[in-house]
Amino acid sequence: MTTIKDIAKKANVSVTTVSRALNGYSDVNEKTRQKIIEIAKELNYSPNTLARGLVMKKSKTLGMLVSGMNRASTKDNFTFEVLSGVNELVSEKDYDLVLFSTTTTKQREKTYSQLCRERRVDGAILQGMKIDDPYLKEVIESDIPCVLVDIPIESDSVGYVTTDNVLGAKKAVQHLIESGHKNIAMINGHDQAYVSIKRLEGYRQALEEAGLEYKEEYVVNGEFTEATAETEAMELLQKHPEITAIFSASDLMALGIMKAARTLNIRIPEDLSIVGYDNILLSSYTTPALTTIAQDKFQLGYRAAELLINMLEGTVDSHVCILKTELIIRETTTNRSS
Amino acid sequence: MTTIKDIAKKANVSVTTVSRALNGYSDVNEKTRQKIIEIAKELNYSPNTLARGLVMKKSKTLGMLVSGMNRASTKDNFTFEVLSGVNELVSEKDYDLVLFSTTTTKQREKTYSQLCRERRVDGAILQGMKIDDPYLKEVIESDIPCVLVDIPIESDSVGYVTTDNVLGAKKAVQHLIESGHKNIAMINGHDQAYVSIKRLEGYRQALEEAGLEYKEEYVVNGEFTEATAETEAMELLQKHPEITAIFSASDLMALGIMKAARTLNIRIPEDLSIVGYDNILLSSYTTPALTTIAQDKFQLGYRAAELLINMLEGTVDSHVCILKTELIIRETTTNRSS
DNA sequence: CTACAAAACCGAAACGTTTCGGATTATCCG
DNA sequence: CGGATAATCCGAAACGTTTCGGTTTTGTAG
Repeated sequence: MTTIKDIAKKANVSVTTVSRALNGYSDVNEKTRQKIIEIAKELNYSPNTLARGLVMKKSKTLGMLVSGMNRASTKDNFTFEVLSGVNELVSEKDYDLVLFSTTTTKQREKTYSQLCRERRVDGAILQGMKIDDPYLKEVIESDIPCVLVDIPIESDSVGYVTTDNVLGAKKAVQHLIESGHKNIAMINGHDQAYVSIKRLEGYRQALEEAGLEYKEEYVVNGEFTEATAETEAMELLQKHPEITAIFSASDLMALGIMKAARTLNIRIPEDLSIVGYDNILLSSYTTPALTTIAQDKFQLGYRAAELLINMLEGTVDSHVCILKTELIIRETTTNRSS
Repeated sequence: MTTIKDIAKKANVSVTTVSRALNGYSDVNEKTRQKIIEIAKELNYSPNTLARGLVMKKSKTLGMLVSGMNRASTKDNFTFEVLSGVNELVSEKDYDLVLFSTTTTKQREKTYSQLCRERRVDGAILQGMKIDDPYLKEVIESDIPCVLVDIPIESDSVGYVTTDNVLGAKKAVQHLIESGHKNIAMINGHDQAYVSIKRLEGYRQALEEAGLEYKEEYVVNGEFTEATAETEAMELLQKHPEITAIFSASDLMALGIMKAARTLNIRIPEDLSIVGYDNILLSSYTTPALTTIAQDKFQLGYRAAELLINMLEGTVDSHVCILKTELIIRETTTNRSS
């Protein structure tokens, strides 16, 4: 493996000069620079980022910390789309990306900052964290720059990107209300998710503004999984046959609701309207196709990376980035009033 | 950031001793070792992997090189599932994973080995490469250990994992034949994909063994995309109305075929049977649900990582890993003879 | 108490860069 | 031509670790 020294020897200059030549400093003669570049190419040189990182105390590497990326999580490729977005910007900016995935068991072994410091990442992006995640406290305490996806914490060293969950949920429920529904239930995720809290808020706002009563028994948690949502929906629909519409805090759970409806012989959308959240790939392929609130997951990742790099390079105005959502009307909702 | 030196000073020993104590060498007194560990914890020490990697010439890092991971590729989460598998083993073995994504434009800028050497990865996993990919040549020439997903190249430093594509395709077509079909078309990927070549082989074998004639005009390329497959299927079905079954080299393309059939008013499976390949998530959610050849993508990644690490650590028997496939019968095929 | 082996420890070099401060050479101006 | 300025170049230290070879300390047998 050829080093800067080899080049120096062959070019009859000092390593200093080689370094400065290769890094585009101005105090090296253009002619020698060319010679050095020539030799570097000839010797098939590539710099050792470890050595560089060691002395510069920067690695040009971002860490992406995802929670619960396993065989099961592949169903909604939320994580993957975010990752794609991150990856996109990271390669544009010529950074590298190292992937940490954490499980609850692993969390005990190594702390967040240990992970980051060991690997010498310049900053980190955290995705899929729960509100009560032990890592989260560390993030705030540690001074490693990081940006959170869908968790609104802000400080000198931490920023976040998210979508407008309140408004998104509101739009979903308003769509239902405008279609003539009065008894609208909600299947939420769980209380440890920031987005769940916000989407519930949007749900309540929409009801309130329409003069509809908020009923606690109409809201249940589906744990963001298809299976739990199915059983919860089953129970809900049996207990409250007056319900004609459900707002689901995720598309995946909406699939569960559709399954429940099918076994209960409830027709969609004639008897029951559903609007989901996320616009995952699957949602346009189900029959009927799912009406949903779309959020641009790729963009979420892209922006997160952008924000982080801006923070690292000091060119930053705000530590926050809020993305828009969009109502996509498909076949699980119809206009009741018509 | 606390270093080994700080610990040494506080413990009144040399850095050598600290290093050896922390790394579990036997020539340090158990009592001093405990004291050192104590102090390390107290000082919140974590080792600098850059420095370590520099002297050890090993980074305990694997590179994952994926081709064409962008906004569009998120549709079949093949890549993601493989990545999940890789990630799983990588964290089990306490390695790290850095993600390189390459686009055709990027390929010119930095060569494969540059990428790997710069980042000092110990080895690499390549996924999504085409047969004529410029990286591929480099892989063989360079001596960086790597394993390829779905490309059968083997040498001292390179291995591969794949599924039995010939057999898989054969099973698909045999299923069609057993259901009474005689005129079976195939929509393949493209000629730069190893899997396409193999799946075509399986298709031909099945036909031959059943005494059916292989007709060149029954086989077209769908470029592994839904859209192309749709237009190709459209043309194929119009030109050859006698076709009653299509074997698609990927599920994604099968979706395109289903779309084409729909617009042509061809009923599935009554008029046309389809069997796909991959068993992507979507395939069980379409109506009718897609019969397909399942391959375990997660396992593909897991095994790839396992193989690579074994190669790196010298505990390896073979450089090859071939996984099984499984026919999953759903609703796009029926028994014609019954 | 001596001699010697074993146990415990340590100094310094090495890994491949960057960079500070200074040194050398060339250029220019009056 | 003297001196100053600019243009080039360089030596050596530093980053945080591992490890080779050796030294000191301790323990033990005779």
